[in-house]
Parts: sequence; C-alpha cells; structure tokens
Amino acid sequence: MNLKQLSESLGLSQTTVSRALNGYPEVSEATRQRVQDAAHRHNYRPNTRARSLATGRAHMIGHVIPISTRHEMMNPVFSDFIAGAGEAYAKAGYDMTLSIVPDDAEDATYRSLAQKKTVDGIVIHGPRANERRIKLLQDLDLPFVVHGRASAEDSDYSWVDVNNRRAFSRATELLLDLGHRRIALVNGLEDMDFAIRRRQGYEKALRERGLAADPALGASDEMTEHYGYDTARRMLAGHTPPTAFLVSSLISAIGVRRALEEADLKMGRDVSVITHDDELSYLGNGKDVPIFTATRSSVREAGRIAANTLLELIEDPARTPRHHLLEAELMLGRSTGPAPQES
Amino acid sequence: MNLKQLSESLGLSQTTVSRALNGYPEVSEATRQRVQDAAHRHNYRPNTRARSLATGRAHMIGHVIPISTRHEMMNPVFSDFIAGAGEAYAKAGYDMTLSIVPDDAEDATYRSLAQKKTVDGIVIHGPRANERRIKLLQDLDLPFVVHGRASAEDSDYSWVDVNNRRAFSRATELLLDLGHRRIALVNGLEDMDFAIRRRQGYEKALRERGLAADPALGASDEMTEHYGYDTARRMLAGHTPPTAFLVSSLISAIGVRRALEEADLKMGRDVSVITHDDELSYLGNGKDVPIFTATRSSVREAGRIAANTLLELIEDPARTPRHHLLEAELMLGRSTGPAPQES
DNA sequence: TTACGTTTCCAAAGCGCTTTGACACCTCTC
DNA sequence: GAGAGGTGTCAAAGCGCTTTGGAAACGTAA
Repeated sequence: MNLKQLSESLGLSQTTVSRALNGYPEVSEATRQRVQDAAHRHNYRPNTRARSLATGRAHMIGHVIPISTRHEMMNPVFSDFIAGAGEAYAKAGYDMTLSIVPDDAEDATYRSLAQKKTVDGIVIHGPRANERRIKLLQDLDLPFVVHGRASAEDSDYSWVDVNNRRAFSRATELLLDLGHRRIALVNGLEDMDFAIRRRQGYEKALRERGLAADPALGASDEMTEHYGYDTARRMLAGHTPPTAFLVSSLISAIGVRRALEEADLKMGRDVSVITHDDELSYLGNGKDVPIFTATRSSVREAGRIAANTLLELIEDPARTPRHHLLEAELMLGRSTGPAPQES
Repeated sequence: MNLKQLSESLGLSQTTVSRALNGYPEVSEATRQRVQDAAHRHNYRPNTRARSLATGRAHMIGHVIPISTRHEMMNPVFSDFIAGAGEAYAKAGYDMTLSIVPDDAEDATYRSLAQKKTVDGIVIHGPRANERRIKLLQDLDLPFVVHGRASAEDSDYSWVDVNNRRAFSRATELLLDLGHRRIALVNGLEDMDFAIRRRQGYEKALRERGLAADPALGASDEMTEHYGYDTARRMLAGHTPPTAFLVSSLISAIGVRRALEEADLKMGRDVSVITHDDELSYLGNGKDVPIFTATRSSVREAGRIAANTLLELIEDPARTPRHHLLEAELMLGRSTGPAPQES
C-alpha cells in the first residue's frame, strides 16, 4: 500500500493524506482522524527512499568503524557504545548504518557517505591525536560528533569523551598513596588519543611526587587479554619488577591477573592492579565489591549522549559545537593494597 | 555535482551518462571513457536515495539485534559477527543498518523495515527454539538468513550455524574419556536455540555412557563473566562438586577460572574446563597453546558466510534456501586433565 | 447583494536517478 | 540507391513521496 493507493481508497488527494499524517494544520480534525484510521488499518508506512528523496533528510546516522589493517581487531567497547546510541536513535525515529572499513580506506568512505547522501550525520570512532577525519568532515559539511577527542586538532568540533587524563592521574595517585613506586602502565595503542591522555595523567601524577616514568614499565598495544598477560609476565620477570599495574582495559587486566596467578602472586596483596572499566554489559567487574579497583565510566551512556548530541546538531546545524566531558568514578575493589615491604 | 549537472557539463544526455557509468553496452567506448574521466574528476557519486527509488533496490542489509528487556545485555559475539558480515557487504557494495530493539518490539521493527523498504534483506540474530520471526519474514516476503537455527520451525529457510550439538557431545566425550563423571554444564540461556542444542549434545554423550545429567550440575543464563564465577562457586560448594566444567562462552569460562583460583584449585589438575570459543578478536584463547581446551569456531567467519548467503538470495530470490553447518574444532589446551582420584 | 477572509482541499512540480521506446546516423548488402 | 541491420544517443516517463501555489467552499461584514 502506497500513498497513492491510500489516498484513492479514501477519495482524497495525496497532498491531503500526506499532510494529515505528518501533522500539518491545514487539514480538518475530522479528515485527519479518517486518514489516520485508514493508514493504521492498511498498515501504511511511507517508503523511506521516496520520503528522503523528497525531503533531503535520510533519518539515518552513519558510524564508521575503522578496523586496523595491521591487527584486524574489532574494538570490544564498540558494541556497548552502539547499543547506547542505537537506543537513542530508535527513540528519535532514526536508523543507524555501520561501515566497517580498513583504516586505509577511511577517507574514501566518508567522502562517499557524504556524496551519496546516505546519512544525515556521522559518529567518528577511535580518534587519533592527529585526526584528519575531523577536517575532512568539516569540508564535506556533514554534521558529526567524535567519540573521544583529537589533541592536535585546534578547530572546534563536537565530542563526547571521558576525562582520561584525570582518571589515570587519580588512579596513579591512589597507588602512590598506597606506597607503590614501581607502577607499570599497560596502555592502549599510543597513537590513539585516549591512550595518550591516559599516559599524560599517569606521568603527571608521578611527576608531582618527584618520580619519573620508567620506560621499562610502559607498554602500548591493542588491548587484548593476551597483551595483558604477556606484558605482565615480561615485566614481572624483569630485575626490578613493578608492584602495581595500571591497565587501560578490563580485558587486558584479566590477562594481567592470569600472569599474576601463574607467578603465584596474590593480586591485592603482592601486586596491585587498577584498570579502566567501560562497564561492558557482558564483562561486569564483580557485583557488589569490584574485582578490580577501577576508573569506571559507562561507554553505553557515552553512546547515548553522543547520539543525542548529533541529533541536536542535525536539527539545528547552526548550533555551536557541544562538548561532554564525562568523569570516571574511582571504584575501590579487591585488587589494590599497600605496597609490599622491600625485603 | 549531480547527474544533471554532470551530463550538461559533458554535453550529453542524462541517459547516456548513466549508462556509461553503469556499464551498459549501448554506449561507445570513447564516450564511456570521457564520461568516467569527468565523473572521477568531479568526484561524482550517484545519490543513493534517488537511485534506490528508481531501481527498487536499497543496497542495504538490515541487522536486528534484540536486547532482552530483562537483561539489557549486548551479546559480545555480535561485534565480531558484524565485522565479518560488514567486510562482505563492503566488498559487494552494500551498506548495513543496525536496529537495536527491545525484544518486545521486534515484530514491529521487522514490519516497519519491510514496509518502509529501507533494506533488501535481513539477518536474524539469536533465534530461539520457537522462533516466530521466521514466519513473519516469510510473510513479509523479505529475504533473510538466520544466524543459528530454530529447532521448532519446520519450514525451510536459510541459515548459518555451528554444529553445537556435535561440538558439545565431543567435548563431553573427551571429559568422560579423561575419567570425569561429574561434569557441570554452564550453558547460555536455554530458551535460545544454540543453548538447547549444546545441552542435547552434552546429554547425548552422557547417555551413551549410561550416565544421566545431574540437574544440580546444570546452569543456564546470560553468558557473563560473573555468571561463570557465581555458578562455579556455587557448584564447587555443593556436597558432590563437579570435577569438570563445560562452559558455553570464553567469557563465562574466565569467571569459572576465577572461582577455581579463589578456591585454590588448579585448573587442568584439580578441575578440568572446556569452553566454547568464538574466536573473538580481542579475547584470544592463548596464543600457541590454548589456555582453555575449547570447541572453536570463528563467529567472524560465520558473519562473512551469512552475509554472502544473503546477498546471493537477494540477487536471485528464486534460489532455494541454503544451509551452512560449520564444524567446531576441538582444541586441546591446558585446562583439561585426568579426573582426580576419589579420595 | 458584493467583497473579503478562512478553512479545507487539490493539481502539479520537483527530489535525482534509471529505463523505455524512439530516432538519427552509419555501414553493408543486393 | 533502397532497404536492412546495427550503433550511439536522447526525450520523457516513472519510482513514491513532500510542498508550492492556487482554488473551491464557506462564513462574515459592509
């Protein structure tokens, strides 16, 4: 059933039917009722393609997920972010498209999305410090919001981000307060902006106590379980092993824990661990008492906020960019304790 | 730059330009070249909305992800499946839309997707044994493929699935061969089809050795880390604790391991564990030697296969349904060993 | 009565593309 | 030199919707 058939069956023009359904005032309440009833009865829904051709609005948001060509890894954080965003879109009557692209084909994807007019706006995932996608989208004149930030970018743009620097400096301070001096940083890939900021927070806290980061206690890679395990194992085997680990992801923290257990070290007594926890729905950090002491911030909530920010931007393109800085909670769990005495 | 402008700039009709770009033979090689050059120079890309209105093809596949209204959990398997599918779509010039819907609003979503003509086909995720979505899509006459199967459905439809029954009966047999008699099943939600089949495989293997499944050693829930931990803890505290665990997900297996460690039991010596491993990109099961003995099957590969199957179905709707049954490998890791002697 | 707002509806144009049917133009054959 | 049979191009219709610019119908006021 399309508009033409519907209007014929009602003995009305397409104009009137369209107006009645879209809530325009130029139609009497009586006919509006009649039209709505008929539409409902016939289960009529306007063809999106035709509608967006006519209106110029796709009611569709694009998410472009870069898959590193080197690692081919799908960011685990992404599914929860998407769940949050998807929820917000559904509420607003928007759809969401996903483009999974190798990061060497990204520019082309954005250009094509813009030219083909498939989407009204875009969410940028995984910004690097030096992020050329921002400039690109500004040039293409396509509304967008960034999940994260790009430190090296000095133009103004909309973003939603966790206060990574603060979270990691607080976590480091906590470890310092517990007496730890050799604190390892098991970070994400340090060409990603979030990882850079986390390192900055970590180094700042050390510096403020007159300490310097030991390069032997810093690692940076894709945040898999195995990376956490390998790194911890390697560092623990060094000749001045760390007494504490600060880890960028719960998944890697699980790997760290595995290495500790293998070395017969008790987490929270022999070695302390703090991790960042994105509150992934399937990877809860314990129930009442957290397993890991953690800097916690819901990535799902970030998804919701990013989506709504983008929708506002689309409704009113003249709006100035908006920023949401989310503070991470510092949750005390069982993985931290006083530094062991030197022996 | 749109088609009209492009054709004017070339002094050709829209027809000719369109044909030249879409590879129709009715245009001379010389003009085709000229047109393609110009299109490339102006960075021209046809407006999708207009194109699909004209052709009736959206070049878009829909994925509908049910979020259980009770648990609100985003299936971790999903992101890797999507990565695989997305890759296949991109190759074929298709886009992908995602609808995240609470499971009580699913029917409406499918209907609406079909009516609005947003997508050319659909992938059904997370089928239950009794899956009404299949009938619904058949009625709506929208091509679809199911990731998984629906045991209670007797019509023929396209699906891609792992041989869950076989995988779990083999795993159970392995444990039996090692001398285990009290084998716990830490399963997914048993209204999901895959979980039912896994239980069937498990029970079949026990039955063939004249054993019956002990209800006290069966659990069924959403496969989180915490669920694995809680369940293992509870069962180990029972008065005839299991000597082996068969777990439905690597994530829950990690929880089981945590419970073992907490109870000072050595995995692979005191208690054996076998898990199903979907080969998630961020949760590798060890590197050379697997941490867990596992039934392994790449969900990403399943995504690729599902996508290609659906695309074939769309190209040729007359095609009969296709089925892909993927066999899981049984990988020996360090988490299994002979059953401890009764003491 | 005429004049003039209001209300309620409609015909037709337009969104940017594909595709049908027709038409020049050329070459070849008899 | 006429007809047949390509070859290369085009004008126009159509996809299903929204929206513009009226216009009919109706009421009210002078």
